[in-house]
Amino acid sequence: MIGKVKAATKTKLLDAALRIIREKGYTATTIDDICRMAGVTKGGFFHHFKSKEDLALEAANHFHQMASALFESAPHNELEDPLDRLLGYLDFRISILSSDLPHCTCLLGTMVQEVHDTHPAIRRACDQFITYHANQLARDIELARQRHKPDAEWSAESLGLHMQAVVQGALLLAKARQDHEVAAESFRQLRRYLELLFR
Amino acid sequence: MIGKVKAATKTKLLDAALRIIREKGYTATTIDDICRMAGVTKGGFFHHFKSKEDLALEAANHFHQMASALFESAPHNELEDPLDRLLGYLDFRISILSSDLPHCTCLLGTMVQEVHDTHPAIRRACDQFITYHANQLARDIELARQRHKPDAEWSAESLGLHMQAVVQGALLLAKARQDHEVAAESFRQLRRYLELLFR
DNA sequence: GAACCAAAACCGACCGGTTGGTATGTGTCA
DNA sequence: TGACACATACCAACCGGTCGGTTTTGGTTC
Repeated sequence: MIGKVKAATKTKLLDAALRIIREKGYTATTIDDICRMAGVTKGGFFHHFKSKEDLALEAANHFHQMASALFESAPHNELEDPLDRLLGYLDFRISILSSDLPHCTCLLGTMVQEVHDTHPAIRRACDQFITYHANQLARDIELARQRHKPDAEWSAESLGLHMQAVVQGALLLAKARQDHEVAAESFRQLRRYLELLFR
Repeated sequence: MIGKVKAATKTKLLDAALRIIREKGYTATTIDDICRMAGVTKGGFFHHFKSKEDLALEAANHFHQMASALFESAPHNELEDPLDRLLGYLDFRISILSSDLPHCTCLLGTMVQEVHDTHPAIRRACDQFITYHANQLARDIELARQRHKPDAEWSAESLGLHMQAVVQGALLLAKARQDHEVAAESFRQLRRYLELLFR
């Protein structure tokens, strides 16, 4: 009626998983870690997830939902010119970087790098969601191409994936250096690339 | 006299570590895994490394040595124009992608993403070696800048790091999709960026 | 080159703590 | 009262690391 008072236990577990896995990686994250942060016992955990891998799959989906909502509701999506939306996307990503690292990194990239060879199901899920996001970008890239550079020889899909690669790589470097600025700089380089491409 | 007949045990352990960590990640790799592949027992392992973290540090260094030697001896380094060397570097990276994934991915990026928050020493080592490699690129970038675009407003260091970000991100996407081609495409996008920048 | 020796290299059984997972209870609400 | 949501207690496997012992190696002396 007045709205959900207590956050569902499952959501608390998923939020905790999101946080801890991004901090420590998938394998190093223990179920007890997640339970502790969520204030739930192991029994509760296994009531909602049938295994750790199952949690990872649901966490990937949970992250995807949150990220999609965040980027779709971002202000730059209101812009009329698809190229402005793309540049605005990068500016938005740069602005997000000011929050703490474990909060602004990508769960999908973190997990898939670690388990791509050992957990096929997780790999597939991460691949699917990353591809989804790349395709979202590719949509605007194609529109911008038609408007500004109709005879360009590169494909929108390829550029969309490249943008995702830069995002993942930049966040990785930020972790390595413990400094957001290197990621911001990389996003600015990518921004310059787009400007050169569409000019 | 005729050359080393048997590879030193320590080298065998490091090679095994390189391989398995890149496949399964640092945490999921057990010391027994490495011993099995190297044909060494646990006692032998702990004779050479005082802990698993110690192994990681030495493995990072080992990888750095190998990668440095590989890229420094690559044919593109003979080219006279620094810009050609940079483009040649990317072509070389694309050509390397034809070998199997666990053999052409970067140990440093794989490890640091996973342990940046939990193993400061490993993080520092990976950061150091990645930065070294970025600086190697930055040297040629600066030379190319002076020759082709002396009034450019971007810094060589920033672009060197961006190139490393693309490399890391592209390899991550390749793992996610189990397909080298996406990495090759990303390298080609980066190549186009360089051409646009210096034109 | 044989005999010797100390140190380095290597072995493999073992240990304590951890981890993913299970079996079984208990409270609550329709 | 029965289905659901969660807690408690527990387990077997595993993992990093230790330890006492054996083999290999390389230098020295005669």
